Amino acid sequence: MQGKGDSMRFTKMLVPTIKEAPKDAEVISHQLMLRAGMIRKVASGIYNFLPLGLRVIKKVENIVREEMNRAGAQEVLMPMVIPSELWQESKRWDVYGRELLRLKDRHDRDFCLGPTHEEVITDMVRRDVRSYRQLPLNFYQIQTKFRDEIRPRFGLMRGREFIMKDAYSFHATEECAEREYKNMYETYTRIFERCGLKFKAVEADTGQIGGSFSHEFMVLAETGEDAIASCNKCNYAANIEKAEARRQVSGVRCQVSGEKPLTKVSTPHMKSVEEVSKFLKVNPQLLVKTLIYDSSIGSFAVLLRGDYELNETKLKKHVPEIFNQGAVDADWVKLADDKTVRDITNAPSGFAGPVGLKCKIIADYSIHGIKNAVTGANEKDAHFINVNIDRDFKVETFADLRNVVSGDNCPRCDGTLEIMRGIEVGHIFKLGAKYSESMNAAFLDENGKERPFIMGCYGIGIGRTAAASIEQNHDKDGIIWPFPLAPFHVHIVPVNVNDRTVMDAAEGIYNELETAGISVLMDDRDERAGMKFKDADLIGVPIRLTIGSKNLENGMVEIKLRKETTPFLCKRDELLEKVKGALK
RNA sequence: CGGGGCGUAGCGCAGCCUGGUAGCGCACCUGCCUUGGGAGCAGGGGGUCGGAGGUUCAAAUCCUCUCGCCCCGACCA
Repeated sequence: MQGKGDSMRFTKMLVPTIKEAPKDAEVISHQLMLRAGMIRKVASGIYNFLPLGLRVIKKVENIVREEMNRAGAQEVLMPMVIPSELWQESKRWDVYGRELLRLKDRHDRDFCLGPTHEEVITDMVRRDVRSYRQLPLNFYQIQTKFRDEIRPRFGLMRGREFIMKDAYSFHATEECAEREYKNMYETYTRIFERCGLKFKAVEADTGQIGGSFSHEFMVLAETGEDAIASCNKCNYAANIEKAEARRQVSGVRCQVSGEKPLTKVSTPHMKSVEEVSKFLKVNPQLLVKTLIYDSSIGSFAVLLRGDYELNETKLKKHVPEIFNQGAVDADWVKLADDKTVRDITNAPSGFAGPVGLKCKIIADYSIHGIKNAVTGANEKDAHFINVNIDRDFKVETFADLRNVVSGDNCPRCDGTLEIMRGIEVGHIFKLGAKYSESMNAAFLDENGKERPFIMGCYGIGIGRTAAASIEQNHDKDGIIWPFPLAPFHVHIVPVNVNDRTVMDAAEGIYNELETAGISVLMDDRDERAGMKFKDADLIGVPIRLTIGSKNLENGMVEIKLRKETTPFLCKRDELLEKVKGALK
């Protein structure tokens, strides 16, 4: 609850509500934030926060701030413009790619806009922290970040400029770092619970930040950009990029015993799995998809059961095995272009197969033990049937390379996975010594020995959390704010501002509530009631009080909760009590 | 980056094909009326038609270039 002086009159506040949302607003949170006068676009992926929008952002920030402080973290503020040297040190200047917006100052020196602050914080800590006695430490900031996204969209959900809480912890030991990871996991759980969100913590890939393991906090919503796999029995849940496929023996491909002779069949213009399986009247499970890939290490082929999808995140990690190289992941993998496909298969795209292929082959476990399969024949308009592993071709290595699908067995228990969608609002990483080593950030341990800091980092998208809340809490008329994020607690609608008794009553209630520390938005506009109701529904303040002359004559005021459909009456004298009760 | 689409008043759009006074709805301003679910009537303001160049007596409209915005993009092996 915010204190006194936090209330507002509609006529004093810029709340430009609109009936029709601009066409480019796709998801509901974007549309409603625009329509409710919370945000306005300045450029692609860059927004102004209007007064109403800022109030919600501040609500989220304060919850995050309170919980981070409670968890023992210290607030700092780092610059948004960062000298390139720091990014050179961590090697990310070259690796991070086009998402990093680079710029030069008047002396022609290189800088970037911070998309994340591992380098800056590591630099800050290495300058002033020397001893294990000063550890552990956890610093956080709430600050604007910039990532030059290829395709900004969905309003605050995927902007280029966005407000983020990012925290970085420093430890003397792995155990200590893991304790803090757990501490942050619990803190994040508290934060999102306080925000009133339905969410799930899932195992995740560490992506460009790097590190040894991580969890994402996902707000469950149909419009979410991420797919997550979740077990219906145990608490296993993971981002689809990371979700492990359990090796399982499937029915169709093992029904056949004995290996039939390899045969070439004509399949004119049949390229896709769907076309080929329909044409040859075989189950797609018996097809082997052969994808030709390029990577930073070299070209190769990937085999996959016909009805599965390749997971490039997993593939990246296994590329070194194909070429018998060290444990370093491939920097990049991508589907080979037509020319490369032709060079390797001697055929146009659509007819690649493992038999007689001039490159190394990695296969998903789903190919293991497959008998009498169908593959491309590396020849235009032809496929092989009755293809068998080892007899007809060799596989360099097997690995888990596919996306899990709904109905897969859980990798941890005998439950079943289901797929749902989520919006990533928080992400925690155990980094280890990745940055402290490359940037030479070290402390002296109790034996006087120099050791790199063990680090963790923890982010929360502030604007995205607000947007996610709208995705979960709205109806056809507008936003339905949960109390903790609501820009105001109470929205007073005097039906007729020209009626003295109505306005006097409204003012009285406004003052009474405000004095009691409840934040109130009073719609004192000289507008028709219908319009004010529409705006109230749109803006979504949890409690609406309607002050009308007829009810007033009977000493009554109407209360309507935004999340309920029907209003009810309350005695004027008991109003404060009732409102306080509803706020709990 | 590749493919597609769109730039005309604050928002949503028509006009463009077939060149000739720049329009409609909402919003905005004034007045009257009205006050429990985006009222009504009357009057009014607001446009470098994204920008530059070209064709033409004449360009929102035709041509060239350019900028911006939006949508889709392994599933083809």
